[in-house]
Amino acid sequence: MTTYARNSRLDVVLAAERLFAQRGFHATSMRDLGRELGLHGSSLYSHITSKEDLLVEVIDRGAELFDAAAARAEQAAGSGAERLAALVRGHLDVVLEHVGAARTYLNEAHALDDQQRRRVIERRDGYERRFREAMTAGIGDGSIRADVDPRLASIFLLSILNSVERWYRPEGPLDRNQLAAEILEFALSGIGSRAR
Amino acid sequence: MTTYARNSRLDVVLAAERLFAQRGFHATSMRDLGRELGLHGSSLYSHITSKEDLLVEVIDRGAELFDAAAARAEQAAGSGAERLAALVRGHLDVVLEHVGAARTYLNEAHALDDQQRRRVIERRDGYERRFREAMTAGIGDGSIRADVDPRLASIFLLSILNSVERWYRPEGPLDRNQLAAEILEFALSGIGSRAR
DNA sequence: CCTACCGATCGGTAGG
DNA sequence: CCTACCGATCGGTAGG
Repeated sequence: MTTYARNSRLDVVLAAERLFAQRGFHATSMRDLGRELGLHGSSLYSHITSKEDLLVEVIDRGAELFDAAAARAEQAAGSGAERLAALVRGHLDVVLEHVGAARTYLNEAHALDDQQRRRVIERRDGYERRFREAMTAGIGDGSIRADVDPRLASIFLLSILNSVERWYRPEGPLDRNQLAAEILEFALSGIGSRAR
Repeated sequence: MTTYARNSRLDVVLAAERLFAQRGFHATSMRDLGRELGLHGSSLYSHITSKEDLLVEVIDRGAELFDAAAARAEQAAGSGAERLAALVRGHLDVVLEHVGAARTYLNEAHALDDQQRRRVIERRDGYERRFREAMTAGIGDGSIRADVDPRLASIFLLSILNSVERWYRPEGPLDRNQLAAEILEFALSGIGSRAR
C-alpha cells in the first residue's frame, strides 16, 4: 500500500482556520489552501470531502474550544461575579490562543447551509447561557446588582469579548491579564461617576 | 437619444447594500444583484464601473451616515456623559435605519484593497475619537470616572453598539429607546453590586 | 438595458 | 499526492 501524505488531515484543518479567518470562507479557494500547504488544490480531497465540510469542522473546533474553556471556568469556586470573571478569562484565552478557529467560528457561520448554521447558533446560545447563569447566580449571592437583566448583560459582555480579535494585538502595551481586568472593570463598574 | 434606465444608480447601490450585508461581498455575484433589480448582471455596468467600486460606494455611504449622526449628536448640550448618550442614540439610529449600509461598512471592509481599506479604517478611527473625546470631556466635568481609559472604554462601548445588528430585532420586546437606555445603563453603571 | 460573448477561476472527480 | 480534466460560474466588454 502506497500513501503520499506529507500533510495530515489536521494540517489541512489548521491551514483552513488561518485562511478562513483572514480572508473569509468565500474568498478562500481550495487552490489557496493547497498553496498554503505546498500542494495542489485537488490533492486536498484525499483529506476532506468538500470545502463546506472543512468549514463545519473548523467551526465545530472553535465551538468546542469555547465550551471546554467555559466548563473549566465554571469549576472556579466563589461568587457569581467571580465565576463570570473566570468565564471572561477563559474566553480571552481561546480568542488569543486559537485565533483562526475562534474568528472563523465567530464570523463565518453565515456561510453554512441553513441546517448547520442553526445547529451552530444553538450551540452558541448554550455558551451564552453559561454567562447568563453566572450572572443570575451573582444576583442571588449579591455580587451582581439585582436590577440587571442577565440576558442583555450577557449579550453586551460577549459583544465586547467577541470584538477583541478586531483590535487587540498581543504585542501591544496591554497584556492578556490586563485586558481581562479592563473588560471586567468596565462590565462590573461601568464608566459613569456616582455624581452623574 | 434613447435611454433604457428603469433603475437609477441609487437603486443599484441600495440593492448592493442589502445583498452585501446579507450574504457578504464575495458571496454576492453581479448576476445576484441584477436579479434583485429585475435585470441582467451585465446591465449593471451602465450604472457602475466595477463590483469593487460599488463596495467602496456602499461603505462610504455607511461611513457618511455614522459621521453625520455623530456631528448631530455633538450639538447636544450637557455633560460629557450626556454627549456620550447622544452619540449612542445616534449610532443606534444609523444601525437600525440603514441596516445594509451599516452592516457592509462594519463587516465587509476586509474585501477592499489595501489602500481603500486603510482609508476606511482611518475614517473609522476618526469616528471612534469622537466617543473618546466625549469621555475625556466627561472626566473633566465629573460625569465620567477619573480612572477610566477613554480609548479602551470607547472600544468596549463601540463593540456593544456594532454587535447590535447581530442579535437585535426591532419587532422584539425591546424598542429602540429601551435598547439605548439598557446599553447606557450597562456602560455607565456596570452590573456589579457595590458590595462585591 | 439586452444579447452574445470572453478568459479566468471555481469546487470537485478519475485514475494513477 | 499529482496530472489532467470537467461543467459551472465569475466579473466584465462590445455592440446595439
